[in-house]
Amino acid sequence: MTARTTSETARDIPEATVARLPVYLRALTTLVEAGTQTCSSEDLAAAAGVNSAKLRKDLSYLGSYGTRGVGYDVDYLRYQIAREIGVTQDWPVVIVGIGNLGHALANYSGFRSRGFRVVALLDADPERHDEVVAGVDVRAFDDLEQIVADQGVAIGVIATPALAAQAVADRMVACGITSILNFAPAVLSVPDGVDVRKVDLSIELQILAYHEQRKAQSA
Amino acid sequence: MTARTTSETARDIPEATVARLPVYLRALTTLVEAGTQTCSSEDLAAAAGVNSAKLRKDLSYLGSYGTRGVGYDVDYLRYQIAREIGVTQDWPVVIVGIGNLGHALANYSGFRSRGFRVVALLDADPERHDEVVAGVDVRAFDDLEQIVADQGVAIGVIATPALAAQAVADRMVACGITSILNFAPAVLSVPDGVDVRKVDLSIELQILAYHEQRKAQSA
DNA sequence: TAGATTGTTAATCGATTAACAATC
DNA sequence: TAGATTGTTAATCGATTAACAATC
Repeated sequence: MTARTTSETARDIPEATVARLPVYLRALTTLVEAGTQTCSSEDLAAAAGVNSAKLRKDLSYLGSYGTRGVGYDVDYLRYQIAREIGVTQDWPVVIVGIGNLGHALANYSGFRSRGFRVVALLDADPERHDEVVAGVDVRAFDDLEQIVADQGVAIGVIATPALAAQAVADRMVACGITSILNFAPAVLSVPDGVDVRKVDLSIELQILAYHEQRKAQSA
Repeated sequence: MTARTTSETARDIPEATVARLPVYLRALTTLVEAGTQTCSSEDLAAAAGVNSAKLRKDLSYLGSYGTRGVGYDVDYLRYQIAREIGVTQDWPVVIVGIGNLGHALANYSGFRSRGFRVVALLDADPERHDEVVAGVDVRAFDDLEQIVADQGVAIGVIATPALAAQAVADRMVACGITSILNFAPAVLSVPDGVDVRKVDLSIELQILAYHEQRKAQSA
């Protein structure tokens, strides 16, 4: 890590706040689309599904973008949050593993509309190559290094079976990818400096089952 | 909520711990499949990607299932965790919205193998009815009430576009579903007593983008 | 000025971690 | 008994919340 002077130092935003910024961004986008120009912290909090104290505390880490007695300019606040998250620029992304989930991800319009561009779909199975999914050619996994270098890819998505996931992650890291979104049900080990986030469909269901079971017990 | 005597009171397990139990369960299943019979908290923590202090603290909320000086019986601990989560029984689940993501979810083998059974796929589009996905007929959304009543469904999955999600949730709640897993990029409002969990693919990517942007700045 | 609403403070709550006594 | 490892304690850290002074 390089030392920075105070003025350069990005404010340290708590992880819990970072995780909610995209939620606020989406709520603001909805408000913009509805033609709303100004909103209070109460309004925005309701739209985002949090309480207003938490919202104001979260926004306070970014700066002071509201007007006391008035509220927030929806469009301005939306831009500030987008800039803070980093989605005013476009992030090229590769998806590895084009099974059912990979297909769904490739077709997911929410990526493109939120600052992400799927530049390549890779699969180990030669049968899949030259298939076209969501307007993008499926290519050989071995093309990874070339694509990452050419397109400056920093973010990779793993949608392979669990057994392949670690090997894919290793290759990604080796060629310079430093952020991985992992849909495979496997724990990945990566060096320091590489971020991994995990989405596990069945884990979410299990958490619901736990609470459901308790409801049944107390009924 | 009904009052309960002390002996009936289920131990109150912190949410953060509940969210990790499925991770431990998966790690234990992997160990069982590898033929491992005993493991230390250090071993299991490594397999689950947490530190061993956290693991032991988490397990302590469930009871005392290890042996000092020895470790944990893998199979026994796995059963205890599965029982605590509630996945020793089978949970019937309905999925509403059979687009790309709904397809992927319907085909996801991780549901069935972890205590969930997809009993129905519903879609508002009549063109999709009588399609068969993952061996299950796609049926009309209007069949929801019937299916929930017949099969005793408590958990619903929403994979519709954002605009339809709240209406689907309302119908689910009205016919007795008390746990909802929401993949639609929308904030749902539901009455007390109904649990909603949200999986948002683009939010995870945005969190990665935030950190990626900061890495680039400090480089 | 009066009313409204932000941004901040301080108290509270919950989660994490390291250390170690208990005990196999 | 000696070595290993759990289960628990207590300290620390981070997140949430309510209240309100600042200010439009």
